[in-house]
Amino acid sequence: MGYDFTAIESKWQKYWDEHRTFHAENDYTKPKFYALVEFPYPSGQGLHIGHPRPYTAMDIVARKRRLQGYNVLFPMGWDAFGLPTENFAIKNKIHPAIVTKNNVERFKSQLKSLGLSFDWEREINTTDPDYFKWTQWIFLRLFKAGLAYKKEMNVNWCTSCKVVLANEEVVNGVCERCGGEVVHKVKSQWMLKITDYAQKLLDDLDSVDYFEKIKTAQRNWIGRSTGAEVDFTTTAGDILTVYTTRPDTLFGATYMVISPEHPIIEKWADKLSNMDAVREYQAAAARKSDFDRTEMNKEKTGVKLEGVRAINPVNGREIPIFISDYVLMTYGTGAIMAVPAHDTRDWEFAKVFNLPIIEVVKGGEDVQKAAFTDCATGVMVNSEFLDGLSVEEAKVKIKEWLTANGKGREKVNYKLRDWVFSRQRYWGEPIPVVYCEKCGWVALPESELPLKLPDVESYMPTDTGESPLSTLESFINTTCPNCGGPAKRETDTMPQWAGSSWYFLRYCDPKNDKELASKEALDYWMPVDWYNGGMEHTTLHLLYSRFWHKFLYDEGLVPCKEPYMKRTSHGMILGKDPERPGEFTKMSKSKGNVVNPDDVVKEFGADTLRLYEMFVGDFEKAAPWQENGIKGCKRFLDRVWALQEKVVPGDEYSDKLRASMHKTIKKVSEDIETLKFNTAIATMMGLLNEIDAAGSLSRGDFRTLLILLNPFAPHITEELYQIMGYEGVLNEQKWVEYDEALCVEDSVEIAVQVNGKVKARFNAPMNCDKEELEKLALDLPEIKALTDGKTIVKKIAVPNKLVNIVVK
RNA sequence: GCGAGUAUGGCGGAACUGGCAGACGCACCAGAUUUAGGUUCUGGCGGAGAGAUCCAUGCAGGUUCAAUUCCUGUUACUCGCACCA
Repeated sequence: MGYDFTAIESKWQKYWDEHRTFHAENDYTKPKFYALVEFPYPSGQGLHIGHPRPYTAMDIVARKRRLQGYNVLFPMGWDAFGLPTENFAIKNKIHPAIVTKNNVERFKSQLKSLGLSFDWEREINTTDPDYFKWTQWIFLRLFKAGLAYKKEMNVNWCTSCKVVLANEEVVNGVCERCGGEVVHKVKSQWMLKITDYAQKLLDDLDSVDYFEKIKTAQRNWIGRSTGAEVDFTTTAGDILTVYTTRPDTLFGATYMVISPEHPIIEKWADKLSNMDAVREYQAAAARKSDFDRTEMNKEKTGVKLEGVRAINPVNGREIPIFISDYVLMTYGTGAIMAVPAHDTRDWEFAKVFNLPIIEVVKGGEDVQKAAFTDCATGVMVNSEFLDGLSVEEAKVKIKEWLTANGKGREKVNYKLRDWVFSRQRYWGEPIPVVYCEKCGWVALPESELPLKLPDVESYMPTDTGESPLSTLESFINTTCPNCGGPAKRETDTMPQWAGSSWYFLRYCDPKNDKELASKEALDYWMPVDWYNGGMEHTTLHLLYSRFWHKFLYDEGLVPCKEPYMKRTSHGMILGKDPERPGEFTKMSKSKGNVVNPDDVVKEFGADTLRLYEMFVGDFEKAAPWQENGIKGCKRFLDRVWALQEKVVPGDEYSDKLRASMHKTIKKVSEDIETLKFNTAIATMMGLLNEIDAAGSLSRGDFRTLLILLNPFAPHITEELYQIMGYEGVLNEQKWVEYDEALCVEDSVEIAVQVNGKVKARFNAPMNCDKEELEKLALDLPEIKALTDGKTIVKKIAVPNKLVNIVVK
């Protein structure tokens, strides 16, 4: 048995193409639904078996919504700038644009072979000048709003990619992409002020429907904390301000620590008697890569500044100042007050340098043995006017005192830092600004957009850390749009995240050459109703795109504050671990455990692949790819195909199957909405088992099964629909409804427990009342035998479920 | 270290607001069809026991007539963040 899936699938794919079946019309009178999946990076390896999982999931939602009468936008495109393409181009001496074009073609044909209902007329590509014109245009809006600025700063530098990385791109001290060593370099970089939006990015999470774990990750990344800034005067006369979340412990501050990069050190250079040792420590800290810094987490190091001391504003006591690399210049003020009794890091440092540890919060163990950091239970001591207060009370009181005495102020801080926005690479959007000696950085006029990439001899990045564009005189030298004098172009390009930070807007109106998208289109389609993507993009793409969107909202360019109403995520598909038999691991080319979707489509068909990707397990969790599991899904479709022989006349549901039909409609309808595709499929498999047991099904039964299965397996269901001679085509039908009242059977089996153990069963009418159930249960001979001569302590009846009799 | 999450047969996984643990699929076993392999169909399939029964949802307790589900403690693993003051 089996069916000719190859012929059927190509037939319907052709049909859908020719009939523009999935084209989203700009018919603004219909209810809309915008379903979005992350557009892929078209790598040279082609589609990975993991790609179809989220795509099929949202395809199911999109197809269901169409059957429910929505005007559905389900688009696809290419996030095509990026390093692998550039590296491939360098190695093979082919222009990256050509590499991209070839990869896109391959990806597109692979996606098409899966029967995904994308609107290909809205396809976009971030490397297309007609697209990145608007990426550049948004950058200029940011620039004009003061949110893009250039700054000399300490950046993460990947020694292997030879490129600057954003903080988000450094994972465990190494490059996220290549695993290469990351070191610090001082470079002049374009920065985007995402920190201006920190509070909004945090607050508006309350207004969207994201998985809670996604919200938590974003909140942690933004890292808001409330505390106080405290001004310490110094014996040098300058004021040194610290940030602390524990101002209540101010009386316990026994020393201060400032970051090795803190600018005040230079100011004090002639006052410090040990400046040589200080400089040596600074140099050592600068040499350390992020990896070294995380590795040497154990032993605290530092140097005491000899010659300048700080004065604790609360008691006038003089305390020493140290520099140490455990204090970061990029957070707070780059300086801390150290309270070793109540902070683990300060405690460790104090032990190394033998500094005094003064207890100011009572309630823990001996602070000489370990820091007591619990805020909830402690009581203030050794703190004069704070004594006897709880930590929370003391925080309030000390802040009042600081404010009243001009020694400090309440302060909110965020871990989020500004976004490093330049890359020294060829294959990215050129940053459309020029530098003029007279005018400084000047934006290109809109009429000069898009600023295209020039052709170059070599795409090789340079060891000096300059972009490949920097060697191209004809590109660099230009005139200032402001004064007409000579000017030089920026040669850095944008990071890959730029193009994906607004692509969902372009889908609304992808061919517009006047605006990034028309107001009407944005008003109608935005926000995205449901966006599914990987967990790995939670702190990168998701945060960046929310930031851009909020900026565009403030500029009056988009109609909503948040781009995505709902965000869900999927688990990875794992392959067999070649080193540990029976275990599963991430698929990778080097491990040789990669499964190619083309092979699966060829052997089993797209419908089977789609079904298996959805059946493999909990959508949110990682799932192992098991060849045998696919066979089960193929078998199921073969059996559905064979049903056509068992259909008997009748448009109504057959009596035997009526309740099951209604139950299945309910379950499948609900499960699609909650991403429980595996149980939706299991329910349909169960229905099929019932149909086979019944021996036949009516035309009405079959039609409903085909509609329910259509979003999962669109080709075979469409073909069967046609073979059976139903009216029209399946994708133009209505989603089926169920009747709650008809989901129930006439009678139900009741379990009878004695002392919580099942001892008997009987059939009772549906919704039989409690008294009746208890009576029926007690009349059963098995139960009589067990209860005879014993005292019945309690009887519990749960309608339609069970009866429990407690005896002694 | 902090935060989030997970733990159920040989495997992937089901189980609503506490109510018959193991749906559905895979693998496996037996039988039928087939010249044979494959396919297909029928039945079985958590463990122990001849059996009535007993034991089973990481582990140890608790609440309850009843716990995979709730509570306390604990272990292992996964993911995220990581000297953020």
